[in-house]
Amino acid sequence: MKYSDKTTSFFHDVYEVVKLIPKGRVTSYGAIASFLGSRGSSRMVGWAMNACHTCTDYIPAHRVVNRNGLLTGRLHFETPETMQSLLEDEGVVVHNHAVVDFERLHWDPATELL
DNA sequence: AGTCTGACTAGTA
DNA sequence: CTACTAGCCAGAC
Repeated sequence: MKYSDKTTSFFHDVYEVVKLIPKGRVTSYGAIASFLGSRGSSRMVGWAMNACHTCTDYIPAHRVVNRNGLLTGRLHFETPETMQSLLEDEGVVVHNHAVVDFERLHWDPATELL
């Protein structure tokens, strides 16, 4: 990984956290951003996901949704249905591009990663 | 080097 | 309840 630069450490941390998301669970951009210390940096989490395509490591970006549980990032996958398919394959029920029982499946790193 | 944009969120009207 | 605004920070032009 070429993210040794301190300026890109945020991206690296995002990848680390996303890779730690348990199967069948989901989290939000804001939760990750908040866990990394910057609540308002939620956009950077999504930006990191956009850059995950260039990263050699596999990033389960499908487990990261917005605060409403909506699969906003689905259009950035290879196909718009990839994200939902991956989630459903892990046991997450997705309906109308949104995670069902999002609050129950939500995985907050600041709370559950301890 | 300045400006715009973006897979977001919280606050205010 | 919905709509709009501001803040956030790195990358692309």
